[in-house]
Amino acid sequence: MGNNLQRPKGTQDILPDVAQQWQQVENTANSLFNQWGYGEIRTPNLEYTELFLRGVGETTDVVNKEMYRFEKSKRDYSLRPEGTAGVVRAFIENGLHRTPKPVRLWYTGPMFRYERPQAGRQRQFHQLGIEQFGIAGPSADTEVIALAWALLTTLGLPDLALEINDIGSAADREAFRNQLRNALTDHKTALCDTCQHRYTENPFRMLDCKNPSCQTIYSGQPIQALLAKPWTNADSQAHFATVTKALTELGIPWQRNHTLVRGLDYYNGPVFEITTTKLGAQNTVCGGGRYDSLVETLGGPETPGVGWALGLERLISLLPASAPVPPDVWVAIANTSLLTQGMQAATQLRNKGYTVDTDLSHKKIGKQIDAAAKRGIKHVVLVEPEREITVKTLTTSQQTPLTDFLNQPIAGR
RNA sequence: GCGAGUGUAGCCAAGUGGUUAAGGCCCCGGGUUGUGGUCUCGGUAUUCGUGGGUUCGAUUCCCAUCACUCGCCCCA
Repeated sequence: MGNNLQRPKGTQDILPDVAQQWQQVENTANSLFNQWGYGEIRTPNLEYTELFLRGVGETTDVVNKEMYRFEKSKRDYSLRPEGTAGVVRAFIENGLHRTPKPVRLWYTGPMFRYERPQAGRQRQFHQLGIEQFGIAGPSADTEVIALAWALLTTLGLPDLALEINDIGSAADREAFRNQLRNALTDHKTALCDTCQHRYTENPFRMLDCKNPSCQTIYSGQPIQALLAKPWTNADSQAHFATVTKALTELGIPWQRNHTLVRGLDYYNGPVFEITTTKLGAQNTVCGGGRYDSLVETLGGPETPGVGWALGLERLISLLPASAPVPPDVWVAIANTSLLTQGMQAATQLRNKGYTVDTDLSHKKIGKQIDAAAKRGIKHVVLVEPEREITVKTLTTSQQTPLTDFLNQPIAGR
């Protein structure tokens, strides 16, 4: 196998049995979005790099070290690492901000991030997401979260938990980051290497460090006292309270996670993740939040927005494996000269609504029936020389002329 | 970028410092079953991820390398 061609690291071939699960998810999502008034938008996999620098944030890991970025004819391109920035760009570029509010959009497609693959993470992965523009009030957050919950529960996913947090404004966050740093100044040298790094780069992330000695520091008085009192502005708090109240009224269970922050710069106000215990280290199925300044950042008019994205690979890995569905009918054709008759029979059956596979082996009829029986197929059409075309039902051993079979009502499968 | 584990056919796998590398599934071909999931015969690895070393001899020992998996970071 040494020099055979191989798919690039972190990419996946999706074979028919798994593709079936993808279709199930896509179909469910498609009809649910339609019912909720969300229209599909398809944007390029390729964008000018500047979009992500401005949209997602130059200092974020996603943009900083994970983008597939290259130059062609002096233009700087990147494969999209996430979906929101492109949708917002399209929203502005196509003048959707001039259509009635709210503007409700959904998308799906591959995203690309140059990372070390592990369970639940690949370099080309697929997201399904929604974005809703134009409503500043908490109704927008509520609807968007409710839709995520509706989709995941409709798909029958087990052991879901909705975690939600209020991250306020950029100024709120900066102030709180400094409070955290101040509270930890004395302990800084006692922290693990990662947390020392987080201390400067991203203090929020220190709080869910897995290192026990770090945790004892964080669970101590000063930090807990800091977390206990709200640190976001009054408007954001009120907004958050309204959203969570509505979720409770809608029967959607949620829990506050004070350490939940998001790695993309554009979020403000309520942010949330839906996690599951069945996924390994990468346990977030769906994540999102509000981004009130992103449209403006990308050159559009001031327009609030809320959205989320879910990882399809992660979601699909939670679904039970689906057994391949055999066709209703198998057409056994004795030899090549009967091919067209066999195909015509297949067409008639398909027009009637049956799913039909045609055996092209031209082996002995017995072998062909054998093949059908092994596959769990119910009806076999026998196309043989100098005989009427008949349908043999394997469960009952009955044989019926094809013409009669076609007149029968289509049987349950 | 860092850490750990694994690497024998499409899949699951046994194996040993020494003539032709078990077995099962799948797949392919033949026979049998009156036109059926049975049974039966046969076929599918010049080779044990790749390269080098030790050795009279290596799939088995050593080194390197590559690939995959899991974890850290970060995220969906």
